[in-house]
Order: sequence, then C-alpha cells, then structure tokens
Amino acid sequence: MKKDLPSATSDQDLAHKLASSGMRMTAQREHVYHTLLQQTDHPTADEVYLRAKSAMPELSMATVYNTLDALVKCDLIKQVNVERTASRYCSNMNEHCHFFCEECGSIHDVDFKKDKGELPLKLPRNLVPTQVDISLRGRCADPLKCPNRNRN
Amino acid sequence: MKKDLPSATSDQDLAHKLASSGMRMTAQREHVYHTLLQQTDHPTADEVYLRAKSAMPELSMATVYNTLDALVKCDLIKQVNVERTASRYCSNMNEHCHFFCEECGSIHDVDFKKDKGELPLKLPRNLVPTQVDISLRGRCADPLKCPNRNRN
DNA sequence: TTTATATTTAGAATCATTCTAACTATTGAC
DNA sequence: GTCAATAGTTAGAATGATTCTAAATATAAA
Repeated sequence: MKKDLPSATSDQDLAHKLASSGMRMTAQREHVYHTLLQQTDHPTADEVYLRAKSAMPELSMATVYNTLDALVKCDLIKQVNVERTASRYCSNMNEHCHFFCEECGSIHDVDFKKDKGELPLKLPRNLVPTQVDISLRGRCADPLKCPNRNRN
Repeated sequence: MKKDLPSATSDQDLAHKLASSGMRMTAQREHVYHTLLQQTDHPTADEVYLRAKSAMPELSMATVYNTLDALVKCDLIKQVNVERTASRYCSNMNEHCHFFCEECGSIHDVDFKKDKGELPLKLPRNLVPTQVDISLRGRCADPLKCPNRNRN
C-alpha cells in the first residue's frame, strides 16, 4: 500500500490544481487546505474558519468561503450536503458517500465496493449524468458515544 | 395496471395519514396538497404558495411551510434537495431519484429498476440506514427546449 | 357548550451565504 | 527590479430561504 507523502506533496498538488483552474496559490488557501487535511471530520465553513483562524488571526470568513469554493472547483475537497443546514466539507477524495446519523448528527464516510456495479436505475438516454451522489440517513450504533457526534 | 382513483381517495388518504401523525385535516392542508398533485413538477415552497394562493387568497407562506413539513412527515410528498437553493417538493411517491440538469435547472424523476439490486457500498454493520437518497447531476438532452426548464 | 388543543396568520428574526468596495498582494512586461 | 494589470483579501452590508413569535381563529373533546 502506498503511504501518503508529507504535506510538501499536497502543497505542490494544491499549487498545480489551483494554477490549472487559473487561480493563484496564496497563504490563506494553503492554510485553509491544511486545516481541512488535519482532521478527517466534516466541518462547516464556520468550523473551518474557527480552526484556521487560530493560526492566522486576520483570516476572514469571506476568504474561507472563497477558498472552500476554489478547493471544490479544483477537486481537492468535496462539499457535503446531508442536511439543509450549513454545508460541510470533506477532504477524503476517495470515492465514497455519506451516512448521516439522525440521532447524533454524525457523518460517516461509506466506501464504494471495489467491483462497483451499475446503479439499479432506469436512466433514460437523454439524461447524461456527470455526477452521482448517494446519501444515507439512519442511526449509528451508539449515538451517545459516537466519536463523530455533533449534537448536544 | 391499477389506475389512480380520483381525488376523493386522496382526501381520505390525506385525512388518515394526517390523523395517524396526530394532525388535523384542514382546508389549507387539503388545498396545498391538491395544488401539489395538480402538476408533476418540483415546485419550491414559494411556487406552491403562488399556485395555491390564487384559489385561496388568504393563505400564508407560513402555512405553506407548515403544510409541506406535515405532508413530508406523513409520507405524502418528498422534499427534494438537488441544489442548495430553495427546497423543492415532489408528489410522485413511487420509489425514484432525481436528475438535475445543470444547464437548464430542470429536475427529472428517474425510476429504480424493478429487480433493484444492492447498492455497491461497503456499509459497516454499525450503520443502519433508514433512507437512501440518490441524486444525479449532469446535462439533459436539449436544455434549451427542456419542458422542465427552470432557468432563463 | 365550554375548554383545551391545534392551526393559521403577518411580520419579525435567524442563519448561511453572497455581494460590495476598498485595500493588498502577486504576476508579467519592460 | 519597477510598474501596471490582475487576482485575492477583508469587513461589513445585503440577500434569501426558512423558522419563530404571539395573537387570532378553528377544531375536537369533555
């Protein structure tokens, strides 16, 4: 198994991907991106802002929103919409979908099977999907002790 | 094939389903529900409000929101969230999912195959889903002439 | 009928997000 | 390296969907 290389690689990656969408690499973008990589949860823009701000106090909310948009456009993070409250962001770029626990508000990544079969859909020929989003909701095993718990 | 019975049945159904969730049948709820049944598109709360208001001018937006919530809870309609703009509502209660055309903003219902196989997911045993939502986005055949077109 | 409970209403409040306009940083041409 | 052109950042205002509030009305139960 190939291990993830240290952040230098991510920075290169970040710079390249930004550039190929006509965007510049900036201290703020780098910092916000690293903040996202640091925890594998699904923070809201506001949570990203709070986390990132502690090491870069002049950072503004507007920049966080701009950066999150930029990162989504560059395919470096995903926007996760399991609830109609604030969007969440996910730095896991393996193909996966999300399970939302209605008890504790946790979000869990659910991987696809390797031998991923077709989805059981009668998709008419005139509709050409570029993106498929599966989201599950239900109950996780122990909502009270859930490490992803997100509700009081 | 069994045909849909006229609206009397729907009213019975509506009354029963509301009652079994401890809710009352009211003129407003009946009217909003019928408004939804009249067109098979995916209106926003605001659109429902406008349509319903023409035949019941004292109807308020708050009631439309309350009623839509009630109908969703009673499993009479579905809330559709393909975009992060206003929620849309769907009175097609056959199991299906939604395709969103990013060109023209149209939403198309996509049925599941009858012999619906398993979803290709590695779902851990500790996560028990009660609801699966699939949403597709892409491009419909002719966004400019699309009958579901929703964008100018 | 009377009382309790549910529903409706208009408008205010909320919250996530986008917009604005002034300021700052970065890039590319010379 | 210097300077114009462009891109990015910032705080705060604006927006838009939705929820909340409190008073008025309707419905059901006793």
